[in-house]
Amino acid sequence: MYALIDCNNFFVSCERAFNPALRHRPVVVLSNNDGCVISRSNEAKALGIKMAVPFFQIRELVEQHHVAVYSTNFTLYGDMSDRVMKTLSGLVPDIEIYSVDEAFLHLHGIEDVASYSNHIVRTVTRNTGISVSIGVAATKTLGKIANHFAKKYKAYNHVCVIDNEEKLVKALQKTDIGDVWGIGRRHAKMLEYHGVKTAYDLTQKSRSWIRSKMTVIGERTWLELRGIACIEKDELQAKKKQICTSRSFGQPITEYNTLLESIASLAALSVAKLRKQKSVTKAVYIFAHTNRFGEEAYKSSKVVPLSFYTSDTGEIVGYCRQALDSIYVPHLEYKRAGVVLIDIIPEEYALRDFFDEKDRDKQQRLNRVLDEINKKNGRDAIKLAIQGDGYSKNIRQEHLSKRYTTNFDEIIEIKV
DNA sequence: TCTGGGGTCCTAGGACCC
DNA sequence: TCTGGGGTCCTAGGACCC
Repeated sequence: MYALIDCNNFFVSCERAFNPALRHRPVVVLSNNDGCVISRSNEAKALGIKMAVPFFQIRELVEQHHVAVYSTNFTLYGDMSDRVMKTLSGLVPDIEIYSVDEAFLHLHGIEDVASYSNHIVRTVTRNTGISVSIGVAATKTLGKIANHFAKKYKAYNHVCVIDNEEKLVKALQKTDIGDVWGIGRRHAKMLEYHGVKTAYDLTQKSRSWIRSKMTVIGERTWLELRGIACIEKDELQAKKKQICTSRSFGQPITEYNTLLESIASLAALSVAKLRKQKSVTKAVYIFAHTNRFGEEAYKSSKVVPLSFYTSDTGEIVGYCRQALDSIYVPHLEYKRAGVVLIDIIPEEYALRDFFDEKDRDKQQRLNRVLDEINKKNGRDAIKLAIQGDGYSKNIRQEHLSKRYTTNFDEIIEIKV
């Protein structure tokens, strides 16, 4: 049996954990630049605030109903996520972290799955202040469906187990096709056109029909819904094959130097992620776009092949600078930029190149020290001079909460 | 005035090779 | 009359996830 455990309205729950006054109030958390809504409390959902809606479109509603608004605070959410995952690891040995707020648990050998799931829910909530829901079933896709029910119906009390044929059929019949994990908007529309309205309808179609309409990916979903597990463990846990860091700017960038500082900072973040997963790269892709909603949207990008595999910040930033020089157009208002590392392999596969004259060991030691200092003292404690102020002054964050759990100056104060 | 960010996989089609 | 065929690699675009 697989369990999918998932934090309820995760980012909002993180804000609430440190600010009890937010309980029972509508709360939303915004994306980078305070652009779109990315997390909503149940009260905010009840007001009709949709996921991913641009903030400026709901401004009136927010004022009218005194909705509490927060800018995204990834330092806080990342740390809270770690706490939840650590608690889970202590309860179930076999866990796959799927996203910042979700994990699959393998429940083999556990006799009373339902009561153990209840125990997990209580423990996580007590240890972290974050409430969670669990769905248990024969496959991961069915676990997702069970989790849906656990959240949707209060009577389940955060835990839903699908463990017999009767429950399975009922659950499939009650699940809209668009709510199935792996079926997006386009496929849902196509399937509805062909009379497939629920998850149950999908399981009644032939395997070859699904294959021809939705490729092997759809076929896999079909199998999973019929109780045949085929989403492997490695698939969810593998090292990243691409690492991307990109940002939209609240304040567009025109100056070359400002854009260079931003690109250098985005590159430094990407390379830090690369080192964290113990990999190296041999190609970098950079891009800079103007406003995609404007009339004359302009996109430029460049792939830069590197001479040797590396994970050195300075070296990669140097290549990015060259690439930027060749694509930068004066007077344009750049609204979004990013640095993507492509052609990534684990560092142990990168053989020493005979023609490579750099002292890679020394470089590696230097980067390791850099990472340690930044881990302890905050992301930009040490950075390259070329990064300057980065993109920080071009980003809007008007509703930022404190980094309660990771920064001593911002720790919560209790007055007695 | 305002419109997120970070990933994965699959397929089709072009370039190129023998 | 009759203009091969198969393989590989790369890229762009589509679809999906949270």
